[in-house]
Amino acid sequence: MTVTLADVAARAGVSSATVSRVLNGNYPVADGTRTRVLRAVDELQYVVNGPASALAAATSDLVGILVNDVADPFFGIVASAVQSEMGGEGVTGAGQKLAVVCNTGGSPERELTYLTLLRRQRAAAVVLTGSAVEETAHSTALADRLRHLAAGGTRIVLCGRPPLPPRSGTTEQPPAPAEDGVVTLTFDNRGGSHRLTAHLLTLGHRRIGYVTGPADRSTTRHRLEGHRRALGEQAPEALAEAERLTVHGGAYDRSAGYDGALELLRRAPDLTAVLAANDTVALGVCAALRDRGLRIPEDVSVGGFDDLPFAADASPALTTVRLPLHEAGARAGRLALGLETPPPGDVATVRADLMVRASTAPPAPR
Amino acid sequence: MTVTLADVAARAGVSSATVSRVLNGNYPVADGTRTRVLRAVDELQYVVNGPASALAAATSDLVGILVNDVADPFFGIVASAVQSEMGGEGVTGAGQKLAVVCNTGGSPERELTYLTLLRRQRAAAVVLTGSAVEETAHSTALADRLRHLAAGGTRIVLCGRPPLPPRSGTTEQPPAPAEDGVVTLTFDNRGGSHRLTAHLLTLGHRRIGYVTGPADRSTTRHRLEGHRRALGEQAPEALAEAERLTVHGGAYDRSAGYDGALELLRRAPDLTAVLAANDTVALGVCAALRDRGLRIPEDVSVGGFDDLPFAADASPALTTVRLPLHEAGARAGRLALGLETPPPGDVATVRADLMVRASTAPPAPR
DNA sequence: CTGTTAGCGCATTCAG
DNA sequence: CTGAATGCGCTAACAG
Repeated sequence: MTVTLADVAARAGVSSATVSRVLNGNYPVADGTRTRVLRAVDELQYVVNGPASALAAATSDLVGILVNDVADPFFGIVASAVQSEMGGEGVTGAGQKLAVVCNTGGSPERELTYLTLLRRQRAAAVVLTGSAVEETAHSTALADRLRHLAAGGTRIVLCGRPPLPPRSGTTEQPPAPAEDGVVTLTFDNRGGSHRLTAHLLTLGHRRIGYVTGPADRSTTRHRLEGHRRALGEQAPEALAEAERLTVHGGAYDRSAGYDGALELLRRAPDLTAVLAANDTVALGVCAALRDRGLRIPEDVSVGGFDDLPFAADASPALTTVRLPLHEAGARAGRLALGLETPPPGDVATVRADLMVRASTAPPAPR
Repeated sequence: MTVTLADVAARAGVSSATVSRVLNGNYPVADGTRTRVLRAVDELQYVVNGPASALAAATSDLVGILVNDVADPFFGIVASAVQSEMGGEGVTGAGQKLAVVCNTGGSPERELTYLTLLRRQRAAAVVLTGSAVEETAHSTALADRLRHLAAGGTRIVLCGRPPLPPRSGTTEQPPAPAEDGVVTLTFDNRGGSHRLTAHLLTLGHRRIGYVTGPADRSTTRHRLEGHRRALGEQAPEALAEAERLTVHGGAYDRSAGYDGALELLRRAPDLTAVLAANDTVALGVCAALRDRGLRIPEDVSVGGFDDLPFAADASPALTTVRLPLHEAGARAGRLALGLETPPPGDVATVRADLMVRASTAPPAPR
């Protein structure tokens, strides 16, 4: 019914082993034979049986990309960048990886589930993107599972989240990096956030509201830490009331920003700036401010994070911190394919640059 | 090294067939045996070898979801809805499908490539979402490949695109539906667009600009057709200059709307309304109008399409046509799993409802 | 209800 | 450079 290697072999007048060799291209085959085989493949419309070859070779061409939210452009950009590196070899060719995105919805359970599903498929690699859930039980479970996968030959790349915690159970010196083949590309969230807050402080702002991302997420924590550190360094007096000026948004979405800004306004009607966990949240903040009759940046300055495409388009254009999402995703893809040598220590930090635009300005004179 | 079915069988003191049966749960097994096996599975941390089982069973648990643009929320919503239906059976269980999204970037070639990759994996199902590229060579190639897949046991669902063209080569009567097991959920783009334009005409608008989506896409064409039909029915005089008032946007993105609106204003400074191919484009239109000093809806009314979450949040809230994206995606998922019986004729049309909001109003009196 | 027996389609030794 | 033979890990008859 379905055409197999043997069919192609018969048609080309060679053995199936030879067909396999030309298809995988990792073995010398005479030119004449090769073309004959290729022609047969074409005429028969032969398509490799993935499972069979995965079984025999003990490795598949599946590459999983785990994202927290497919509907969020942040992940869309990273995912498509990862995929962009998987093109190779043309359609017929082997080596064609099937890059595939798995939507965890930010749920630790689904993250784990996908990981076993991918393990079951003997995935060639898996790339985990975006912030990690910081809950001890989950993170050790996750680390365990990832190390299992890595041990089974699956390449693991973390993109946009912190490195795995050191192996559980061992009481070694903490500075020893994982050393387990898991490569990490982590964003400089603390640094970027620090620079953004410093920018506001330099403009003269002292009462700066902050709407965080969801709790228990590494990114949420790091960005807040960077903010607080800048405050501590440049305006210790502002740090004192930082807690009161911080609202915990429940998600990285617009309504978190909208509601958060209203709450901030309630707590401190005299604030002169609001920083948000990311650009989407920032847009919600802007909407709330406008609904309250406040002008941006004349009355209140606003800052975001990520620099998604719409940030520059917003009105006013949003001051934010740029994360080179596409670049990082592409690099993660190459790392996943083993096309690029891992950074020393298997951890690299990706820069986060301040982008000053129209949504921030000096506070209005009182 | 890696633990296999046989290892589990040995440990549980049964045959490997029995282990297979409890794992797949589709065969009677004594309760005592079952628990013994399950315990062994657990102790050994056994994970099924997907490729091996796919090879033996001639079908895998992979479900592919093809989307035109992962970074676009339209697809994110549909994709996550499809995935939401794949939960089943708990983590250990078999039957767990690996739903996986493939980003074609709107490229016909990548679409075809993914299809062969999925065929190679013997995917259980594939769901193609969003508008189809309307180019004869490609659509027949696509239809061919899909029918191959279907013949090979892969379930095919089209969601948000028109049904496949009738089988090439046969000169049968056109009304005969495909009858090849490909199920289609098509959106009522023409009808929705018709209702939106009718709404504007009823308000009194006569000079209505239109910014289309990318050329060669089914969705682009259908929406434009609905618009023109409404014009023809209710305002034949307006239809006459419809061509001049139509700008072809190059993509479903914001800048297409921005540039398109500027071009429209150049051609017809006196237009009173602008319709866009979708909400994202509409937002670009709004930005351009505002930059030109025009108020919405006092000076110009604006309408979108899709009703993505941000449409209701925009200011002013966008009048648009609501597509039940989540509902349609979930249904596509169930259809892909064979959990729901296909509609008669294997084609169902999904409704598109007009959502009147603040961005449309009667034209200003002259 | 459970064990035995064959392959599934391909990648690899190992010989030629 | 090429062919023949073996087995990857599992499922599906087929017996018991």
